[in-house]
Amino acid sequence: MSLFNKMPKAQKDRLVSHTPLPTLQDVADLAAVSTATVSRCLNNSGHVTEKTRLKVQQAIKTLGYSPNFGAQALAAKRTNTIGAIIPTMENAIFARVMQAFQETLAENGITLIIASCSYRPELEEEQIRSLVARGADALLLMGQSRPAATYQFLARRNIPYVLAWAHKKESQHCYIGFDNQAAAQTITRQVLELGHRNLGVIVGLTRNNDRARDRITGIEHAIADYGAQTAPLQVIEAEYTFQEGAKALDQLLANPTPPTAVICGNDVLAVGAVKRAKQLGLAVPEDLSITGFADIEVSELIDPELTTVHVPHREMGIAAAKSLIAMLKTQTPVESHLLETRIVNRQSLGPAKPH
Amino acid sequence: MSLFNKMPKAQKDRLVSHTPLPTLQDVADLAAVSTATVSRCLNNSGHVTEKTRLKVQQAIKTLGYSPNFGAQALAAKRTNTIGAIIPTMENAIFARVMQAFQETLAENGITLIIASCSYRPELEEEQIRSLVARGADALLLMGQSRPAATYQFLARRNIPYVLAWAHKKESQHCYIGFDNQAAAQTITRQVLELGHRNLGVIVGLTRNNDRARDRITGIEHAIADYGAQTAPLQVIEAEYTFQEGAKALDQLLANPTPPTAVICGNDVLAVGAVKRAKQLGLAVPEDLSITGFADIEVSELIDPELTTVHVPHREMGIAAAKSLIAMLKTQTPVESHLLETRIVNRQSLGPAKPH
DNA sequence: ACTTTGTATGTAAGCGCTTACATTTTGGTT
DNA sequence: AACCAAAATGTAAGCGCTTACATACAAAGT
Repeated sequence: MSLFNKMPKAQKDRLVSHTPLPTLQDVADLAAVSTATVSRCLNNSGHVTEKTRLKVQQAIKTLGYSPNFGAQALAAKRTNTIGAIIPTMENAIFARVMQAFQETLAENGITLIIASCSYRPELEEEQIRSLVARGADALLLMGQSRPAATYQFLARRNIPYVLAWAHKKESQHCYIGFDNQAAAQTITRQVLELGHRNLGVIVGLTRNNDRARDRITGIEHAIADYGAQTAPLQVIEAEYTFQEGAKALDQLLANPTPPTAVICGNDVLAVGAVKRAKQLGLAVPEDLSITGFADIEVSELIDPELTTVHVPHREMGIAAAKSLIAMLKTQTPVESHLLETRIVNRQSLGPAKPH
Repeated sequence: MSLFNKMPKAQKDRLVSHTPLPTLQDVADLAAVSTATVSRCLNNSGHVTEKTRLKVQQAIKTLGYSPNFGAQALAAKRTNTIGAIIPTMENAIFARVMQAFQETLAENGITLIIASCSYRPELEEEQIRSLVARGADALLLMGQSRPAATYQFLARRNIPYVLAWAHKKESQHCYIGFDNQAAAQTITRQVLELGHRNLGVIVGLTRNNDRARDRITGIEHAIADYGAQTAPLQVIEAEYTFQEGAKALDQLLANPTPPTAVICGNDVLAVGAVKRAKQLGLAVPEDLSITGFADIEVSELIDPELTTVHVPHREMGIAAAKSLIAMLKTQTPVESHLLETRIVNRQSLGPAKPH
């Protein structure tokens, strides 16, 4: 056995039934060049004649060679892998942005690893470490609020990252997103302009979600500007599921003076609320107006169709990918991107009933 | 410079401003043990005293050490990474199965990489190679139909895989899924039993999708058994989007003797069709019955709620993960799993109108 | 005290790449 | 033909781990 172990690799190969995969060395041998040259061909790092390149390509094809990922990562200190951590995969909120993100990365030869954290900060922290440990060269994260230690960790490892789905001016971070507060403020103003004076709010759990907090702020600002709200503003926090949206509406309606319009921090909650309103025999928007946020596909499928804030999902995914790629290439920070949102007027928002 | 390069690493470190990450060796030094011992602690491979383990853990913590992925992969010849290729991420069809799949893998310390292929076989082929090149230890694929060369490729590299979302008896492959044909046959029989004698079918593009083909077969068998269909069966193939489902319904209704019930091969298509039917002023199910397949979340949100075939998303994801983990551990194939589907009777299917 | 046996730890050889530097080749110029 | 810079190619030293095997050590049996 120890004799066997001292044999040169090629000799061993002949003795073992299972054919091992070809290595760079095998390709180099077959093409009669050095491993360095093969490596240069593989990575397009220049300084290779056309003739040599062809020889090498031929050898690669003949052997069915493909590089060993671990070896490549170890030697080159990069994996061409980017990680993304999204709050949830269960509903479609982040599906479009991720699809676009992945497509753009793929065009640049980069693989995406997606992890989800169920809106739980400690799980996100864990996922960040896990993705970095797995060799992610860079990260896409949602929103900004996380412990300073996390950002230090990334800085220490020199891992570029981009924060999507939000935007802050004059921040040290690179944001590729939109202004949650302004968008919420705009749609709220529109609701107020339609005569509603008693609003209800359903948002995600703010403890774990800075976007949700920003949206509440926007709503409050709009109300303050307009000097309108007649009763104390009721804000219900709910997990991002249809069921929770429905339950939250029940709570809102339990009030002696129930709202005539409900602003939801998210389409999933809004769709759940619309569904529930109909079950309760309320006409939307005649008896109750409901608005959403995100403009995911289902908003257009329900009846009535949802009036909501459109966010540029694909644009955001593409911009995030490009920024990350640029940061990886230049090793320098990149400017934030503020994307525009707009209100999509469909059917779930209507004028307040005159008394 | 060449002198510099000949220096031992530790000496270099003192000269360079940027602190490099700690390595296994650093941990070993600090804990005053060998690298082998540290490695054994890291991998729980036994033969380490509690005392030593604690020393090592302390050192790891002090240094903030985390293993280098590439090095680990290279030395151990595994990455603890499993790849999955799903047809699409844009709608929620595969979201739940993937979520459950990922959770189960994570519990076992395995990372998931998801790629999507937009229902295009050549892209799937490419993604398979890419995931394997990236070091995936095993793969999750949807359905079975792909070139023999692809299966040979996986066999050659000794990559275990599991086929989900389908099931075939006496196959060489490991299936973790359900019987598409039987399920389609069952729901079709139910439609026929409600008196419908002129059915229409909307399914995905069969060229790229064996599940869609199986479902058509099931529908045809049900009709043949029942000896019923009065007109030639119209089958429209459509991409899996809501819009395409709507367009397909238009086509079906353009017929001089339009169907009284439409069986859809997929909830996305069905939801699109329901939406369109309502737009056309048809009452569902009074004027037109529509059924789906998959039971994704949106089926319950639309009005009328969709009668559809429930598939056990989470159960499938969990079973697939467990099977793959078992295959990786034992290095032997694993039995297929046949999961049960059931019909969820909601509102979109009703009795045929008496003439 | 002296084996024996079993368990804990150490030693060191790779794993398959990339890349700095060394060497050779090429193709002008003189 | 001799020379030279520039371009192409080769050489070989790691990258940071895992693991087979060697060794040390402890407990138990004589």
